[in-house]
Amino acid sequence: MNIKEAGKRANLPAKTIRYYEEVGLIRPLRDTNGYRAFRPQDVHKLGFLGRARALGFTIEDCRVLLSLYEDQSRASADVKEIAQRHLTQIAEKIAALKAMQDTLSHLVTCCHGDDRPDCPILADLAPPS
Amino acid sequence: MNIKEAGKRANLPAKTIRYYEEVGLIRPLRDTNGYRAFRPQDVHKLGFLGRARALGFTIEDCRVLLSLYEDQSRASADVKEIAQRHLTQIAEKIAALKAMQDTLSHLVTCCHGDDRPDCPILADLAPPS
DNA sequence: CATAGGGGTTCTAGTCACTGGAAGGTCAAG
DNA sequence: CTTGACCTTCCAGTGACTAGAACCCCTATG
Repeated sequence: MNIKEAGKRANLPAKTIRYYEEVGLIRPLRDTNGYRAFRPQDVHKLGFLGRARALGFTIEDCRVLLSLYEDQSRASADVKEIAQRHLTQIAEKIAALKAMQDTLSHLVTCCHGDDRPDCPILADLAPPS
Repeated sequence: MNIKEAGKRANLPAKTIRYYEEVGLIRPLRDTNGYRAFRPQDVHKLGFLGRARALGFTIEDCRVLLSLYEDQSRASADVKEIAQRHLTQIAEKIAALKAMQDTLSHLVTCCHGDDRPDCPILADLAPPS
């Protein structure tokens, strides 16, 4: 199976798949013409990677998760720990974004938004001189 | 005033200030020895930029916001529109992160996290084959 | 006067996970 | 035989810094 077909099945762009190979996440075989030859298990891995990336795991997390996935003697605790660390980071990002959102949405409701220059948004951005 | 002192007052690292000059957000004068010479209004601008960046505005947004800030004949509507667009993007990011959070936190609570291989997290990552 | 330290300068390269584009090889259909 | 859709590699760009190297400047002290 060529790269485009593999991408279609795993729902990933060909460019992304080439990148995943470059960073060593997958190792598809090669046809005699140099084309990548994807086996079903390669496509399966790609699907795994796509899902893990969609959940926000980094490439390095994906590398570890994939190796755990393929390790029949893994401990689920190892997987859980990675997921929990990731959850912590997600929570931090959400908190930071919410803080921005709170501040900004307040300022936006305060701003007339007309053709006059007075603007509480700019007033808030200005440092206390 | 040298760069470090300016950074202290605006609460920004010197490296960041040099970067802001490189992309044209500020234009400090130069001493005869080549050192950047920051005037109070430069520090004021840096404070503005620091605050705007802390609210998540992009550098390009900052550029426009700064020019509006310095334009006494601005229309507050222009400022408000930028802020509202940014708010929309923040909301999208929060929604995406929350979706990840929901999925992952559910999976994490389902995972025993012991030394056995069974793991609902990995099971969820695996594509339906 | 030499030197030590704490400033400053520029430049390059690295971060993260792709993404776009150029230049060129391969293959199946008409 | 040509067209067009594939495929390949390699290089550059994204955003907003950040680390580090190599070098210059200034002041204070022994």
